[in-house]
Amino acid sequence: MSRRIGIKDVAREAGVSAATVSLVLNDRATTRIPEATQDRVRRVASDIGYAPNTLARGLRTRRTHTIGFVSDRIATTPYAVRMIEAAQEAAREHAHLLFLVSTGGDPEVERSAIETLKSHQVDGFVYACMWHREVEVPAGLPAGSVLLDARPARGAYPAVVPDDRGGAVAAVQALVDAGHTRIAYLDVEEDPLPLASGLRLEGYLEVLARAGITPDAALHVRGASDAAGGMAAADRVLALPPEQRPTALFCFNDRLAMGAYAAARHHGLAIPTDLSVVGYDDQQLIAAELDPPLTTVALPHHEMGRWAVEVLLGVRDRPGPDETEDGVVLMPCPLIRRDSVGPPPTREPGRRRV
Amino acid sequence: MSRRIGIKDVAREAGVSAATVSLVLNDRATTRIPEATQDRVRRVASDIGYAPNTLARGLRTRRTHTIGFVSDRIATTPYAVRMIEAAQEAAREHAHLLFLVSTGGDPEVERSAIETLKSHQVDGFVYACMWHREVEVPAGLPAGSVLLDARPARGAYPAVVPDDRGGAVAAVQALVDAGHTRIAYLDVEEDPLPLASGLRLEGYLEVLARAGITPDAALHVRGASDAAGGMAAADRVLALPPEQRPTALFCFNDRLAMGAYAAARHHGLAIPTDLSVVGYDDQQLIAAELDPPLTTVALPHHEMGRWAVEVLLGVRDRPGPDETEDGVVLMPCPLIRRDSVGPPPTREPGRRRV
DNA sequence: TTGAAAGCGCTAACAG
DNA sequence: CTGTTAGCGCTTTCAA
Repeated sequence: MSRRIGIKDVAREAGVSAATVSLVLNDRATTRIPEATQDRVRRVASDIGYAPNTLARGLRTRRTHTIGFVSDRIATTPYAVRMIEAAQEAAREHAHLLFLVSTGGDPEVERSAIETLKSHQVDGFVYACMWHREVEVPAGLPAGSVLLDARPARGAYPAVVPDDRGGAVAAVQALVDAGHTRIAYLDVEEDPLPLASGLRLEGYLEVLARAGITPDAALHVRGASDAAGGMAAADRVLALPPEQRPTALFCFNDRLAMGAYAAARHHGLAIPTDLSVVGYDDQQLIAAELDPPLTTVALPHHEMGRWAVEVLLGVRDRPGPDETEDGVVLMPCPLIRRDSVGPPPTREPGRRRV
Repeated sequence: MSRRIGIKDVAREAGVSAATVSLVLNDRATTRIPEATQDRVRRVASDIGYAPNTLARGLRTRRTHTIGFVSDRIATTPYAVRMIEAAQEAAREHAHLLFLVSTGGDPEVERSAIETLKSHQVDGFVYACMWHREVEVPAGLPAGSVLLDARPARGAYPAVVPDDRGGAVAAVQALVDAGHTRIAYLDVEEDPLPLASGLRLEGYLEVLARAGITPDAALHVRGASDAAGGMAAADRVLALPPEQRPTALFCFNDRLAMGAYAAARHHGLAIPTDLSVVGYDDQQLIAAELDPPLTTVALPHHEMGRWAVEVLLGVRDRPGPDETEDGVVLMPCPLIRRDSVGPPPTREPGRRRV
């Protein structure tokens, strides 16, 4: 194709200098340029189909209007990807573009990705994890980078993570408010334990304490992080003697809750009449499709993704001290009320076939 | 910070000219430069921490090693995001970076995103949909852009879509091979109907025809694209008189299949003993968690994502005529065999409580 | 074999 | 108010 048309083509055509064109096109008419000239320049520009070359501009201004978004994975947990969508959306609103890189968790890939991104002169970095983790920030990551769904093991970086403790509090409180006193925590069993596991346990215990309920160790069980694990774990607490058996289950995630539904069925327990259940994650595919629809806690992926780039771009105030903990901001996890929570049964639920 | 160190810093330090440094660092030692010099240049470069500026290089060479990936959404259907992951991976393997933009389907956003990407001088575009569609290619999209999970309404573009017809053939054939003759198609009901709906119907009918089975219109039912819709639709065919009732269900997707499982339960039918079921999409969260695990057809998201960027980068041969249809390549959808398919019951399944 | 010089397209001082 | 002059950091003829 022929030579691309540039700023000086516009200049020649409009009978002004390139500098003037630049000023006009960037609304940088500090030193008043006559409206007439401005209009002419703009019209010519659009007439001859001028399109700016961001590369050249970036070379000169040292700002490229690009952001490097590097994350461990992108497709592992289905809805975490909303962080990316939200980040991109926020970037777009501020006229920035997102370079997306997923490293598969490989430190070498990560290192080289960061170098590559730097050589592309990105204006900043978002370093994201697909689930709440503590991370050793890679050496090459510039100061000022923001951490998303991750808290730095060392060093001070703006960071945002879900308020897992708070989410658990909301969930368990809902159960207590409904009248439950025997509430089990179907925790996850993994090595290492995800941060969220302990945080949600804290929230669970906090609510019990506040409600004057003595925690029963038998009601804190663990299972593999899938429906089968949830079924097995639920089975264990549901098999306890009647006076010890829980009337409500707080599950580490929706998949465990899905298994708990199956276990309840096997035990002839109806939800929420005989047993209340609340999950975590608000995975549409599960939570909304279960019968009855599952009350659960949502992870604020969207909000966190947006937060990260807004902080990076400096268009959002850094957190006040009240909303942070160790300098990382805790994004609230809202309780999504559906139909799996009810008052505890007034009498021992009868066994029945379904 | 101080001035960035550039190619001429290396040159000065190594006692050569910038041109020489450029040659060496790009392995463009066409005109033999002594090994000694080369080594010195390279050592100095790494010693003083030289990092190339891709912007400047791109300005000069007109190749930026970037790709614009524009898609309608990114987070709608959970596993479609694998296309992005695969695309990014392929890009990385060829030293390219991906600009990710999701437009929310808004044509105006789309147009402006394409312009922005162009002004960033991307080397090419991938235009992606999150589910198999026919699209009106936006005017600004340069020739040579490749379509992903989309076929162009007009114009010739490299494009890749899943082979929905073929996937359905595999699914229904598995049912026929197991001995079924009364096979229902739980189709989706949506306006407009997704391309996949018709394509899978074709596959379904093709297998029946090949097997000498006369299609029964009563066995082609539609439901909303969720578990409830699947349950209702399955309910309708399962309520047919015994001699007309299907012994196997081919479901438009896994969510419908999930509902079919529930309907089967209500009808006292065990899977796969009394009823065989196959789904589509292979959504881990559903297919693998169902009891019994669901036999289903996988969408080749990963392969398609990779294909798109490899074709764009010219590192993959364009399709031979055999693998295409109207110039768009059909990526095979593999059947994932799990445990929901068995031989038809030898006698009428008895009603029983579970 | 290497260096000098001329830009890629744009912005930013500084004069006029 | 506007044009001239320098580059941003790199690649690439073209000479030497």
